[in-house]
Amino acid sequence: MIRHLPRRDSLSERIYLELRGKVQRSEVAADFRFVDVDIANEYGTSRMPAREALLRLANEGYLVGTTRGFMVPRLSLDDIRDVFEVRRLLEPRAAANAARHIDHATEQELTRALQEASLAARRNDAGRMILANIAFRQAWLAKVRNRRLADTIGRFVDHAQTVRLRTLQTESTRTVVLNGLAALHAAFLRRDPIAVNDRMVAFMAAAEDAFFSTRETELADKPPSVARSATRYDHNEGLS
Amino acid sequence: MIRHLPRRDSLSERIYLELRGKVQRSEVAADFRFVDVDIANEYGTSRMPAREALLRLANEGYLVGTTRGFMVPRLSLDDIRDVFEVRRLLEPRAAANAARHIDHATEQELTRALQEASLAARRNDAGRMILANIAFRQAWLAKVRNRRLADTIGRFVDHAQTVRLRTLQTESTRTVVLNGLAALHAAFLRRDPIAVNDRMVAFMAAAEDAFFSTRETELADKPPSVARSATRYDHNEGLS
DNA sequence: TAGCTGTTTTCTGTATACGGTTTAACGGGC
DNA sequence: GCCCGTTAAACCGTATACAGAAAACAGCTA
Repeated sequence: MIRHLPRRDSLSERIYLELRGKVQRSEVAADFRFVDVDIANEYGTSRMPAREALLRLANEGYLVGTTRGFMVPRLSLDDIRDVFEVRRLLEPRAAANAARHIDHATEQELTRALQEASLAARRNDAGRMILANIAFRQAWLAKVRNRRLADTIGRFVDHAQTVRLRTLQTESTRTVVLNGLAALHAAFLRRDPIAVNDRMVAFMAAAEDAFFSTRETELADKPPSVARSATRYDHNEGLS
Repeated sequence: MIRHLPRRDSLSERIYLELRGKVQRSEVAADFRFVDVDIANEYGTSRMPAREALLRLANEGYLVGTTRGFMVPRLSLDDIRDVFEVRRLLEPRAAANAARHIDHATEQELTRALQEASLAARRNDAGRMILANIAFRQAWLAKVRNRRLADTIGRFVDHAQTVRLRTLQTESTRTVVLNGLAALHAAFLRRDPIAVNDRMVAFMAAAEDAFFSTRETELADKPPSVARSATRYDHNEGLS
């Protein structure tokens, strides 16, 4: 038996999964500090499993180690741009591949997630929207045969997820996301890789635009902060 | 001060880098088993730093944990296909982005790596070819501003590297790689993102073809092994 | 000789302990 | 009242020890 990771049911594994879930669902305050000894006490173990879990989360980008505990990373706008760039490159193709392998069960999951998102949008419930979003993505990601590709996407999405909680507070963003999910859903049900690919491209572009425009208005409300560096121009510029 | 990983100069970090280098340069036998206590003795530390380094390597895919020590993963053809798929998606764009930021020093590194590759090809020195290959890629990868993108590529390349040692034994493959590097080199020196993008696309396709065709002949020489499953058809098929 | 079974070895996962370093709090001087 | 040096606490990295599981091995049986 070969395993890529520590024993699937070890203590550190359990703690890792638990903590990762919290971070994924944005259930930790931005300034909360994870400290191994505290976590160890909480789970009734020694420091080591907690420490290993934290180290792994930090290694995967879910947390950053400070000299005083581990915290969820505070992503800059450039960081978000970077994450979006990678997602733009990977997700359309991955979704297209998945479109060929959608079975009935996945179909149902996708539909349920879409309905849930619709409900959340109507009720202006950002938290619920995120959960529906996660469920939708996980449904089709599970059907991507290339596990390396799927896992990479999962990680990148998770990293940006933290930020999206804020942006999904905006109604216009929720509408954009909901429309994108609906279009994707239809394409998935038709098992049409090309349509899925194209709609994912459109979805990512729309999500990115929505994010940065809401951020713009957010920043506009505040007193003009220190001039943001304008040295990053790799993105959104194509190859021209 | 924020750090994404354990203290940059900790024992586990040192061991991690050392071992990763060995794996990257294919300096470990395919059946070699890394055992924490042995490594600890070798480096004059206790088990813990060695263990952490191994765990991290396993987490990043450089090693796989077995119930009896850690080993370099034995990649199946499907695994290789998966790696190539992700690389096809990421590397052209990343290289194009890097093309805009090539400075004089990088130019020299690229040139030196290309010359080294050329020399290795003439001398039929596969090991040297790999090293030149690594140097070339690291030179332009360092100029990719999106660190997430660059790191992801680095990891995926490393995973496939193990296998390439074998394929670079073939002269035709060496020629393909050398030609690809030369074309890329020229495009980089011109700072032409579009040309770099296109040549990287071509390079990846050529490398992939060369790999699988040499593997085909390899397999043809052997007695027909157990029928390989033909269920994987996501790749090399585009979206049609 | 092949297969089964009990024992030993090997390796992992976890617990606990210690030392060093950074941070934050506190108190004295300006 | 504010700044700066000192001190105490927090936290990390590492070392050592132990228990349990899996593989290897040897001996036994057929």
